[in-house]
Amino acid sequence: MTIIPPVDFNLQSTINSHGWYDLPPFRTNEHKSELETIISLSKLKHVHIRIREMNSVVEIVPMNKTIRLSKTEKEKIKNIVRSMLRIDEQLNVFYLLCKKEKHLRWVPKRQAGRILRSPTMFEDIVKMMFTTNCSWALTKIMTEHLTHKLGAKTSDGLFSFPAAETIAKKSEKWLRKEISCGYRAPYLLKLCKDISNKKIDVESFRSSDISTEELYEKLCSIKGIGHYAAGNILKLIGRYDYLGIDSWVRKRFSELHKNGRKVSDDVIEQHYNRYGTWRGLICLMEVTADWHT
DNA sequence: GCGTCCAGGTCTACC
DNA sequence: GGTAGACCTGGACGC
Repeated sequence: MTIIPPVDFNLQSTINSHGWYDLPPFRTNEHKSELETIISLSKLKHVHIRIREMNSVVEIVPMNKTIRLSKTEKEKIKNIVRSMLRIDEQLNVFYLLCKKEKHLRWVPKRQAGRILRSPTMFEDIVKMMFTTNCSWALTKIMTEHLTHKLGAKTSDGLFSFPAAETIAKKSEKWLRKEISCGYRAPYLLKLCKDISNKKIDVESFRSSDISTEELYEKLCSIKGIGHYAAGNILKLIGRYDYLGIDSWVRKRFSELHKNGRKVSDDVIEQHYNRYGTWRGLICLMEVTADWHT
């Protein structure tokens, strides 16, 4: 399976855009030039794939050579990969903005700005919930426990990200103990039950045409998702109006713009306001610039 | 090895 | 509307 990406696409920059590549079922190689994950086509069919870029073409290789995929299933996998890698995202205006700023000229040069997302919105929301109020090490532990204990095992020994319905069947006590997600357990359980009972349809968020403010409010109405998490989930939807400020952004901003002096979130917000609807992505590029060098 | 303290966002009760 | 405290875990630190 292959995808012809636009000329401004770069797989390595997309993989390296943020920490998602480090959370299972994602995994990558040393140079972050290839990405593996599991695409769940149904409750019973999970396909372990490797994504790589060869001669300006994105290749998708199923890792289980014996698996049979219909034409429809192959098309579905290709569409999910397009969505994960943000291949159809138009960044021309963003790149023009970056070219005007001396310190951001590296962004179009490295074809950065496409932020890796999970196969599903649900997976993105749960992982974002797991980044709140803890170290990255704990985020990894929680995600590893969730996939290993509730995900489906593929024939080559990897585990898929579990469906909301699977998690919803577990108790809060079980999630606390087995997933190590602590006080997040009731939030996770409520989200999964609401999805199972069709009270909320998070998968529609990526293609929704409601305003960014409304989408932000919808995200904030999910227990366990606050201003930081909602702002960053919006970036994964392709809306960059919110900064999603966390301790890392505060630290990097003070180092980059204030000689290490701490500033309030209002000061950070005001600084990026001049970038309009691209401000969230500009902020992300600034604070992660050294990851790309 | 053990105990203590701290960092990390979000929620809720209270003013 | 603003604020303080609780939530839970891993890691750093001191003993």
